[in-house]
Amino acid sequence: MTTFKIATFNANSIRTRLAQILEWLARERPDVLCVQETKVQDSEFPAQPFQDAGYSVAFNGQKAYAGVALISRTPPDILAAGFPNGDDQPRLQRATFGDLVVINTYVPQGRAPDSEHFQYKLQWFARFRQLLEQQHTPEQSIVWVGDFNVATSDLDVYNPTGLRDHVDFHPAAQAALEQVRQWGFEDVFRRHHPDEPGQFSYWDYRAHNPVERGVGWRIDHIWATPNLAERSARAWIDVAARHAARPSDHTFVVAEFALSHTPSD
DNA sequence: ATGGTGGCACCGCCA
Repeated sequence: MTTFKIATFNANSIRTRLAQILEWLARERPDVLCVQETKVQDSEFPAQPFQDAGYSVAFNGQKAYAGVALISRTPPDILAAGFPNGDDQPRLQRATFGDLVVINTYVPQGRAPDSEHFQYKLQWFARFRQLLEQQHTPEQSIVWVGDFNVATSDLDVYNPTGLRDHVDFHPAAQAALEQVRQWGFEDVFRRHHPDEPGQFSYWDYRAHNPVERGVGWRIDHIWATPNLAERSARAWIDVAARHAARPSDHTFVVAEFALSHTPSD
């Protein structure tokens, strides 16, 4: 038996957060780190520092907004970016390591419930479920991580009543994500922390001392298919990692799985 | 707080 360790982090600019990420990688040595909101086009992605740290990195980005990166101790056997029918923004990566599938997503935020962007978000989840139906099965060992831009229960936001109409807590967004969950995923963090409130991965920049005041959200997730979720050993949110010189508005979410073998062996 | 901050673009947009 060996441990497979995976983490997710919305960097809000991978160039601004580069030192923080490298420091975290050196300390935690995960097998895979999935990053969202890299905010850099591929030609300017800082790949060398990750390679120098002993990691392989696959990136799909653009100027200014969105963008995803998948950092791993061994290169994936298979890499796929985006939906089969094409994407207008880089938000999705799938990587295969042996029989293990890692999916990294930066789900559209949605801006406002009455906007076309919110409809795009709901559609995004529907397209993602379609992709799963067409190219995967729940019997596979799949770990799906990233910024889902949805808090799934009242425990996952600081003010469930006041935030009901927010695009990241809206019933329609929760229902759209629920459709994906029902395909065959379990929330690995919740499996290990049932009914535990105040476990947040994101805090609004615009609030004052939001971490100290508990004004947060849990929208960054690690979900897994059943046979993988059963083998999860622990999961946690590294709140302390946010206390850096230039913190992102998100922090690292981490999980460990006990597997018979991992690609990093 | 019908406000607040931060990152990147370009002369606002996105979160």
